[in-house]
Amino acid sequence: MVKLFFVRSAHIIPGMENGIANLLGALSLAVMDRIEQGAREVVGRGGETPAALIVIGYGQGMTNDKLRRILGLSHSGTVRLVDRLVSDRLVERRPGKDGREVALHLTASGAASRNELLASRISAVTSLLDVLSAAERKQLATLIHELLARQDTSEMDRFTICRMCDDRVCTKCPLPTSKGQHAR
Amino acid sequence: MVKLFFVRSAHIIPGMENGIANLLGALSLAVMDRIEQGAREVVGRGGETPAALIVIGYGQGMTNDKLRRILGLSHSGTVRLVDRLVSDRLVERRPGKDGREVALHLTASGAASRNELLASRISAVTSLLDVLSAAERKQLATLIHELLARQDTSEMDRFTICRMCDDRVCTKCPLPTSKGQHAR
DNA sequence: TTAAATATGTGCGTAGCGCACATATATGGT
DNA sequence: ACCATATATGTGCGCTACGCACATATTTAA
Repeated sequence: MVKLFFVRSAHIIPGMENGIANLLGALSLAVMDRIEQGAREVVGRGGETPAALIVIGYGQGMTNDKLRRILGLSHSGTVRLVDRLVSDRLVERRPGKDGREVALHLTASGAASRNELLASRISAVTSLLDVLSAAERKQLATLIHELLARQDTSEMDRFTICRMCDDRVCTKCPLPTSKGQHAR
Repeated sequence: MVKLFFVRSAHIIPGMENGIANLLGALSLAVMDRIEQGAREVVGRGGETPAALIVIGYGQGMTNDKLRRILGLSHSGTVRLVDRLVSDRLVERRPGKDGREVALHLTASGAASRNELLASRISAVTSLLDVLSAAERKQLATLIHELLARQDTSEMDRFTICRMCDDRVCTKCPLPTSKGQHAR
């Protein structure tokens, strides 16, 4: 008789293997708690607002609609989010290439807040990581790198996962850029 | 969101060492995105509501105030959160030992939702993990276990980090139970 | 030239949460 | 016993972040 596990979803590995999933879940929660607390202290806002500031800063061609898809918000939610960033003097709406589009640009203070945000995030994660030795961190980096590299992500998935990423330290993103074609 | 036990400053390790922090930050975001999406589908609510359901299910002695501290919410926020759980017929308020306290108990459907929630969480994390080999998962589990075991956490910190943990698979939590005494 | 697609903005409502205040019970000092 | 303080919960009110439905402007395709 097979040992029955609760609701047997497609992805639940039977036996002790779920221990690792629980551990990663707990760690991820701790990491995100710290990142979000720091982000709120830096920009004074929560939700997807900090991520929006980072995403807009990746390039000067960001539009409302691309931002919406990356953040996973509704259209109106994104418009209101940008309204908040504009009223906080962090972002400017400029005319886009296409007459319909709005080109989102960081102001000087927006760029400064973005840098603080990225530094705060790295600091928050590092404060958890620094109990590991350099060798252990190297090992962990290799494993996470592989884990990310083997995901089946579209280009948009990648932007979503990387919406808080620090482009100053992440020069070569391990995530594949289009679904179905494995990077190896 | 959650009150934290330490925010050491000047934690940025110079050089390439920040790559690992960025990778773990990205992974944690991806993990929590998936956990939160699944949780919202299961209980129809977001924020700290799913965590509350899990925490209340850990024992039958949970009070409003302990819950507040674990979730890192204000008192009134916690009262309203419990109001929602009660109106959803997932939780009952019963008289506590102390005349002031309220004893929070899961209803039958609350316990069922909690099990779905835990299964959904494990499934969400596993779907990201299963690109790794069994050996790699074992390695990763060991590293995360050590990372958590070496944190300097109080008992309340532990409850906060473990507020989404699956007590059916996590039998021995690696986190230390009180600050300053290292578990080794 | 019109229909459909694309991109943005707005009115209105809701969920989740915090602050300040009110109430009820327990505890400790005198 | 009495009263001040601590503890625990509940409430009025407002705010932030967000979604749905609708309106408007521009581009593309038939």
